[in-house]
Amino acid sequence: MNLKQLSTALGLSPTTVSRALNGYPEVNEETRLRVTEAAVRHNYRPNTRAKSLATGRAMAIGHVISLSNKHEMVNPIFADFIAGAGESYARAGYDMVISVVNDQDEARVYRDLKSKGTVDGVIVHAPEASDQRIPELLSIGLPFVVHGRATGTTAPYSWLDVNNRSAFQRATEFLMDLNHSRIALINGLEHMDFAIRRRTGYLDAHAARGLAADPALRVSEEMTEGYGHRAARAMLQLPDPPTAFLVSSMNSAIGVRRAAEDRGLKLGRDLSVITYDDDLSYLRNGEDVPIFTAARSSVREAGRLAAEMLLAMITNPGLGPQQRLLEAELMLGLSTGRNPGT
Amino acid sequence: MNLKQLSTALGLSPTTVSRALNGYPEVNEETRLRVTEAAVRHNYRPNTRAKSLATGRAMAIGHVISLSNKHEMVNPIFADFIAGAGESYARAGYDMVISVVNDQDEARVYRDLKSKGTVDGVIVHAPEASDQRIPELLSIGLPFVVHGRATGTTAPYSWLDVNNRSAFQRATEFLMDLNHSRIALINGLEHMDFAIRRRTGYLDAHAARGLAADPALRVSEEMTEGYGHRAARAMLQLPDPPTAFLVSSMNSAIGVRRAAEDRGLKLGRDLSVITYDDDLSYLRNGEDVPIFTAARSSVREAGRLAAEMLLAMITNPGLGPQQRLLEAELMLGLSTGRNPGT
DNA sequence: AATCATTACCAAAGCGCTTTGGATTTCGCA
DNA sequence: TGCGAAATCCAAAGCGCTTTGGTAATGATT
Repeated sequence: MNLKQLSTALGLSPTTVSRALNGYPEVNEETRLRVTEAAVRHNYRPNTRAKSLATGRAMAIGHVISLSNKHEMVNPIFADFIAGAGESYARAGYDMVISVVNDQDEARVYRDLKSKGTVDGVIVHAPEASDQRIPELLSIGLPFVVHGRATGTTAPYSWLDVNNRSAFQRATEFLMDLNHSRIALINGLEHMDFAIRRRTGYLDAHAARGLAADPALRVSEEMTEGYGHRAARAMLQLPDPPTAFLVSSMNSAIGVRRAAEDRGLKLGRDLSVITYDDDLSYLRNGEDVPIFTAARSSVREAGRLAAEMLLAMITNPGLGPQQRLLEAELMLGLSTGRNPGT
Repeated sequence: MNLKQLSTALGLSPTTVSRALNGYPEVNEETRLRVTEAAVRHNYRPNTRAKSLATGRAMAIGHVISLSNKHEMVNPIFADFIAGAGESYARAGYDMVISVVNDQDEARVYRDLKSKGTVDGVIVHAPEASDQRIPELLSIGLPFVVHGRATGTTAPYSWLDVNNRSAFQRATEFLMDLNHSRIALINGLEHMDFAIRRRTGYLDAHAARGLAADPALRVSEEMTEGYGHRAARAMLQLPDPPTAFLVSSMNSAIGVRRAAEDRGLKLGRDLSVITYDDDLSYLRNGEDVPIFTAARSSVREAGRLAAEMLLAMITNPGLGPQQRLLEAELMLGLSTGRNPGT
C-alpha cells in the first residue's frame, strides 16, 4: 500500500493525503481524521527511501566501528553504547546504520556516507589523542558527535565525555587516604585519549600529595582480562610491590583479582583495587554491594545523551558545537581497604 | 556531484553513464573507461536512496535488538556477532541497520521494516524455544536467518546454529571420564532455545553413562558473573557438593572461579570447570593455554556466515530455507582435572 | 453586489537513480 | 552494393514521496 493507492482509495489527491499525515494546516480536520484512520486501517507506512529522496534527509545516524588489523578487538562498551543511542533514535524515528570497517578505510567511509546520503550524521567512537577523523569530518561537513575528546584537536567540535582525569585523580587520592603510597596504574592503550586523561589524573594526585609515582607501576595495553592478570602478577613479584591497583576496566580488574588470588591475597584486606566501571549490562559490578570499589559512569546513558545531542544538532543546524562533560561516581565496594603494612 | 552533473560534464546521457558504471554490456569499453575515470576524479557516489527507490532493493540488512523491561541486559555476544556480520555486509556493499526496541514492539518493527522498505532482510537474534517471530516473519514475507533455532517451530526456515546439545554432551562425558559424577550445570535462561539444548546434552550424557543427574545441581538464569558466583557458592555449601561445573558462559564461569577461590579451592586441582566460550574478542579465554577448558565456537564467525547465508538468499530468491549447524571445539584448559576424591 | 481573504483541495514538478524502448551508426556478408 | 545484425548511445518514464504554485469554493467586508 503506497501513497497513491491510499489516496485513490480515499478519493483524494496524494498531496492532500501527504499533508494530512504530516500535520500540515491546509487540510480540513475532518478529512485529516478520515485519512489517518484509513492509513491505520490499511497499515500504510510511507516508504523511507522515497521520503528521504524527496526531503533530502536520511533519517538515519551512522556509527562506524573500525577494526584495525593488529588489534581487531571489538570494543566491549560498544554494545551498551549503541543500545543507549538506539533508544534515543527509536524515540525520534531515526534509524541507526552501522558500518564495520578497517582502520585505514575509515575516512573514506565517512565521505561515502555523506555523498551516498545514507545518514544525516555520525557518532565518532574511541577517539585517539590526536584523531584524524575530527578535522576530516569537519571538512566533509557531516554533523557528528564524538564519544570522548581528542586533546590534539584545536578546532571546536561536539563531544560528550566523562571526566576521566578527575575520576582517576579522586580514585588515586582515595587510595592515598587509605595510606597506600605504591599505587599501580593498569591503564588502557595510551594513544587513546581517555587513557591519557586517566594517567594525568593519576599523576595529578601524586603531585598534589607530593608523592612520587613509580614508572615501574604503570602499564598500558588493550584492556583484557589476561592483560590485567599478567600485569598484576608481574608487579606483585617486584621486590617492593604495590599495595593498591587502579585499573581502567572491569575486565582487567577481574584479571588483577585472579593474580591476587593466585598469590593468596584477598582483595580489600591484603590488596586494594579500584576499577573504572562502564556499568555494562552483562558485567555488573555486583548486585547490591559492588564487588570492586569503582569510578562508575553508565556508557549506555552516554549513548542516549550523545544521540540526543546529535539529533538536536541535525534538527537545528544553527546550533554551534555542543559539549557535555559527565562526572563519574566513586562507588565504595569490597575491594579497597587500609594499607595493611601501616 | 550527481549522475546528471557527471553526465553533462562528460557530454553523455545519464543513461549511458549509469550503464557504464554498473557494468552493462551496451557501452563502448573506451567510453566506459572515460566514465569510470571521471567518476573517480569527481569522487562520484550514487545516492543510495535514489538507487534503492529505482531498483526496489534497500541494500541493507536489519538487526533487531530487543530489550525487555524485566531483564534489559544487552546480549554480550551481540557486538562480536554484528562485527562478523558487518564484515560480510561491507564486502557485499550492504548496509547494516540496527533497531533497538522493546520486546512487545518487535513484531511491529519487522512489519515496519518491510513496509517502509528499510531493509531487504533481517537476522533474528536469541530465539526462544517457541519463538513468535519466526511464523510472523514467514507471514510477512521478509527474508531472514535465525542465529540459533526454535524447537517449537515446525515450518521450515533458515537458521545457523552451533550444536549446543552435542557440545554439552561431550563436555559432560569428558568430566565423567575424569571420574566426576556430581556435575553441576550453570545454564542460561531456559526459555532460550540454546539453553534447552545444552541441558538436553547434559542429561543425555548422564543417561548414556547410566548416571542420575541431581536436579539440585541444575540452575538457569541470565548469565552474569554474579549469577555464576552465587550459584556456585550455594552448591559448594551443599552437604554433597559437586566436584565439577559445566557453565554456559565465560562471564558466569568467572563467577564460579571466584566462588571457588572464596573457599580456597583451586581450579583444575580441587574443582573442575568447563565453560562455553563464544570466543568474544574482549573476553579471551587465555592467550596461549586456555584458562578454562571450554567448548568453543566463534560467534563472530557465526555472524559472518549468517550474513552470507542471508545475502545469498536475497540475491537468489529461488533458494529455499538454508540451514547450517556448526560444531563447537572442546579445548583443554587448566580448569579441569581428575576428581580429587577418587 | 462586488471585492478580497480564507479555506480546502489538487496538478505537476522534482528528488537522483534505473530501465524500457527506441534511434543512429557501424559492420559483416551475400 | 545493399541489407540485416550488432554496437552504441539516448529520451523519457517510473520508483514513492514532498512541495510549489496554483484553482475553486466559501465567507467576510465594503
